[in-house]
Amino acid sequence: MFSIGEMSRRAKVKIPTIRYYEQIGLLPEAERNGGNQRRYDKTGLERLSFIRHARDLGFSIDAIGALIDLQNHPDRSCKSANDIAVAQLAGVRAKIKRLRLLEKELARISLGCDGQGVSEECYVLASLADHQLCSKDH
Amino acid sequence: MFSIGEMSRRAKVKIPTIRYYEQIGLLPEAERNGGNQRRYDKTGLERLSFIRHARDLGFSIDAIGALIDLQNHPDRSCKSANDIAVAQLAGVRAKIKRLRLLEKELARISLGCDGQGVSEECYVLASLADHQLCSKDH
DNA sequence: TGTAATTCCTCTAGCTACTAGAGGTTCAAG
DNA sequence: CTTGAACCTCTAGTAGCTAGAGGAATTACA
Repeated sequence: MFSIGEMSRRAKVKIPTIRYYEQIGLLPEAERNGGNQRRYDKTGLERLSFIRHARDLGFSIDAIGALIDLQNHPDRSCKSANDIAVAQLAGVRAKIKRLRLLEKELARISLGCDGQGVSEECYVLASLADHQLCSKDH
Repeated sequence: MFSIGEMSRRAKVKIPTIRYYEQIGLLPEAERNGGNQRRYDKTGLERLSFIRHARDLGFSIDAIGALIDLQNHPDRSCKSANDIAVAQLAGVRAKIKRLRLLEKELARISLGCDGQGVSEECYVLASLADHQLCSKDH
């Protein structure tokens, strides 16, 4: 049996976060010892690691909840698990696309200013003030 | 003079957001008409558009506050404006890098599952449960 | 000029996913 | 038996808004 501190070290999830996951129902309520402290078994650790890994991949708490639900029903079709992963992938791709546009625009803006002048003539400030100065939509 | 609704339409910023910006001091307190409603002039609109544009480019409220501060002191060096833009660019590039890794991993994971099986053997769920199955760190 | 629709006001609470701290209890080592 | 680390609950704070209640002002139209 692991204490919450053990769990934290092993799964690399902070203690308050573990309690938070329990509070919102992402983790089941932990068993307690005589002194009201949480004790976990291997299953609990695996579940926490699953959550951690999915969070690292950017899945939302809701999505992770749905995935855990599927895990608990091994006989169900895994279509929705795949759907969730595909949606996540699409979201990531959309973010990348948008960030690429921002990157371009920011690079252009900061290149236009050498940091030597005064702010009145600063190209950074001018660009932010006037969207027309942007090369593309973003 | 514009009402808050005019401002909202022109700068494409929602009305509660405008009030929020005023509340946190990003916008100065607006003048009021006889009936206590906010009235803005061209300067106010320009400032709001500046904020909107900077937010679109992902700048934090704090960074925008610093930029506005510079705008209000036209004689100051614009080095810090450029610093802020460069930091923003670096942040965007870091995010892109990380998202690219996630994209790879998610693509691999979702390709491993055709959505036809049952969740017990689902590659999506297995991958999330076991970090070892990942091709790289992320 | 009356009235009805629209816009505006303030205030409070909610969202995501945690994180930090206060004040107090339990555990483990020596 | 004592001491220090680890644990407990509870509240509040983070960013950047967004939504809704309940009421006042403005505007359009007859």
